[in-house]
Amino acid sequence: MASTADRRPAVARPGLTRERIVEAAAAVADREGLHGVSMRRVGRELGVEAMSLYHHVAGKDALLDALGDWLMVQVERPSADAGWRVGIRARCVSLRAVMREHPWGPAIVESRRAPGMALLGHLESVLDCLHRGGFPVQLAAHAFSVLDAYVYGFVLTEQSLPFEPGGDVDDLAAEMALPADVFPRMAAFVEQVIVGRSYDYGDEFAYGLDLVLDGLDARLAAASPDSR
Amino acid sequence: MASTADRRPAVARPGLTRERIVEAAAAVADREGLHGVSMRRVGRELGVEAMSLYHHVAGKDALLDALGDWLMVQVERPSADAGWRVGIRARCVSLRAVMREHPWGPAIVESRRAPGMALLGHLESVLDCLHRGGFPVQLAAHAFSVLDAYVYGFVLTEQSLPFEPGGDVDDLAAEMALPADVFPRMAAFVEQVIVGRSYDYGDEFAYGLDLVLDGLDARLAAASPDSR
DNA sequence: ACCTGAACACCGTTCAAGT
DNA sequence: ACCTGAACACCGTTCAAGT
Repeated sequence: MASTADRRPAVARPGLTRERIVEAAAAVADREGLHGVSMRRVGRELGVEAMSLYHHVAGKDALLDALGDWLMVQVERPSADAGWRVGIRARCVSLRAVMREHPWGPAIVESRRAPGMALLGHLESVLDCLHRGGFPVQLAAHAFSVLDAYVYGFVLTEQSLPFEPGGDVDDLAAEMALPADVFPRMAAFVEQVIVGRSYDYGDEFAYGLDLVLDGLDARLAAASPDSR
Repeated sequence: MASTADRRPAVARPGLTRERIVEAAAAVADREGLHGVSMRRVGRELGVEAMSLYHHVAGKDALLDALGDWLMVQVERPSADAGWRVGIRARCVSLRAVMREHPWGPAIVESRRAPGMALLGHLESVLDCLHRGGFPVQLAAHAFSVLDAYVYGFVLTEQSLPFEPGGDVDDLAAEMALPADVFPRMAAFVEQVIVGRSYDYGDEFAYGLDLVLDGLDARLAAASPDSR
């Protein structure tokens, strides 16, 4: 059918680049988990030997660093022309959305130590938004800490839930069959907020985020009593 | 010196048990990171071949599950005779302390899906504390979600910080040398809250925790307007 | 019952060799 | 300059064999 030497995909290989390698790694991670991202596996994804990757990427660690950056560029930055609360809220929602789409996100954030350029740029835009909103530097530091802890932590707990986002929660509740005499409060919880209520844990995200934003609002007002 | 066949540690090996295996795994994780926990490595830690472990533990996954449980039993449960806020605050502080002592904690929480008995028991005690404090079930669910997200997230971000808890932050600030024209807000941040101020990121934990607790307090008061 | 050695199919990385 | 094959020191896990 094709010419004789044509054992690779018909599309002419555009040549290996760092970018293509990172994208292939992300694809593998999406499909098989971070666990599945190996130099050999990523190489195979690109129709290339693992060793070829080393010409564009220093090693596996550098590849994972790049993967973290690849993730952060996708997070929406707070727009310059909205109030701090709207801007920050949108970026938190976006951060969570990106992490939800790529469940290996939190793990990679945790394992990386050196912040890449994408992450630094992102931090800058968040700090800038808070600054424009009237946050003194000290309070901005507090705000940044609580907000990021909350968002990352939510994604983390969300992922370690024993049920799938869209899955049938009732089944699980029956399956776990918590003995009501040993775990009375958990049994009550399952019965009253889960079974038959089409409980979506994802809804908790907005509740907690608004709670944190309310708290920051109050601290901001206390810090600058003159503003209206 | 010793008898001829004595090539193992002089202390009579107490025989392999599941408990000893888990403890050895924790020791390896503390010393070399979760990355270093391999069946072979844990076996060596115990002076035993890796394959022997399989007689007490189903496989590496089961070992990691057990490691997660081993962690959770160390977390202080809210005492029955204090107010919800005191009890919950203490358990959050304890949870963070445990995770700080074992930096592989969050990673293991994230990677495990099935909650072990220790985790279930812990959850029960937290829900019970909230219940005694007058939280309606729905609000308790919210509270649980925000609190755990915050604590885990804080530990996570704390660990991915580019500086060590006790390390000299000033050095890092100089080393990163953020160009003030590209990252003006971050430069201001470094200058005003870090350099020469012996900044300890760990202090942010209490600030955010109290902010969240304040928020829950307000929600609780709104939900039950009759109580004092 | 508990432990082991050899084996299998994987890893990341180096290095000399090809084009 | 870019890609490769063989090699090295590792993985988790199976299985037949030892005691």
